[in-house]
Amino acid sequence: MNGDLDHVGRLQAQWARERPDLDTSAMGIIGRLHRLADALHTELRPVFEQAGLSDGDFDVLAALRRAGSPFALTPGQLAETTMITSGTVTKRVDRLAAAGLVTRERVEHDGRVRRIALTEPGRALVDEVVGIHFANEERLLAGFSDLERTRLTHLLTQWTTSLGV
Amino acid sequence: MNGDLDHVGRLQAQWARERPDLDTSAMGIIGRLHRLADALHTELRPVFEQAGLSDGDFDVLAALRRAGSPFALTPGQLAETTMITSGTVTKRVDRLAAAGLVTRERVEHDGRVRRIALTEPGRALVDEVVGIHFANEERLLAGFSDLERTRLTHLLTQWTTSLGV
DNA sequence: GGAATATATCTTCCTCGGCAGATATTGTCT
DNA sequence: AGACAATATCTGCCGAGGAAGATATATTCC
Repeated sequence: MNGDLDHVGRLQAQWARERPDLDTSAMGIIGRLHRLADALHTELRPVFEQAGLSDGDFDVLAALRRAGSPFALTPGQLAETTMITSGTVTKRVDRLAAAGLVTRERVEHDGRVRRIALTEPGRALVDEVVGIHFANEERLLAGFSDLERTRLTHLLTQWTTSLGV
Repeated sequence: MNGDLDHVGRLQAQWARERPDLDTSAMGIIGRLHRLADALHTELRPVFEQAGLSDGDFDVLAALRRAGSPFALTPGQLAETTMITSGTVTKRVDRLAAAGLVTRERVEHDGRVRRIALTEPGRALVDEVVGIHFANEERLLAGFSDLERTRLTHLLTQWTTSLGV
């Protein structure tokens, strides 16, 4: 029994038995969304590991690459666009600089600010990895038709917008 | 410009400018799903913190509660149902036992096995918190109509099933 | 019964990320 | 110019979780 349910479906059935007074329907969406995030993360991470990067470090490289030539941002800008704290920026940049993928320089007109810039090997690496990464994402969506993808994109965008993220 | 786009929409626009050779459409789904997971986590966590629990610790209490009377599982079962490693189980149970919410006992017929059981205060706490938690989840879905919720549930279930999670 | 193997849990070590405060620099106001 | 506030980044500490190995117990095979 319950063999035709996915994991979240089984959780809902258990809660329905133990707490029939509660409405578990939201879990059907939010629980599955979290499991998908975990599963997708597990599927996506190996591409970064193959390149010797953590996914957090890739985020920083990607932010610099997306910014366009000359591929440089301040730690504050990196913290904002990647939604991490300044302390985490420092540590990620430490690792990337040690690997020779970025440089950290002072800027002349404001001594408080640093300029984190992709090195040429860093730019080459992120350009290579991002291609593999996007193809990998495409693979994980292969089960959906174009119409289903459109509907899913619309529903998720509606949700991010309503939550303001 | 780009003021009418959400965060992921801006990322896609940046990538389209920098790497027009790549197909970024998958990011429209996977990127938003990850941002939603983060945002939902942020919204859900305070309920657990209010009860003095981390969300990880709540997972363990919830697994015990869902199991039904007498609300007891082995560390191995907890690791399996909550999808964490055995080392993480040990630490979470350590914390919960120190808080008096669970007990950790030997079982008579197999000396390798332990039996993690909710105490009565533990059962009372999880029963209270789970009600608040489900209502909180419901709140985060308030922007969707019943039809949209049904469609979203179906699409996510299709996806979890195809990924085997 | 004893050795080898299997099982279940715990321990140790490591990385990662966040938070709070420290430091350095710039801007403002008098 | 000097004092004070604002800004930008870095440092030190902490907790969470994973991986790999250690420990304890049980089972199997001879």
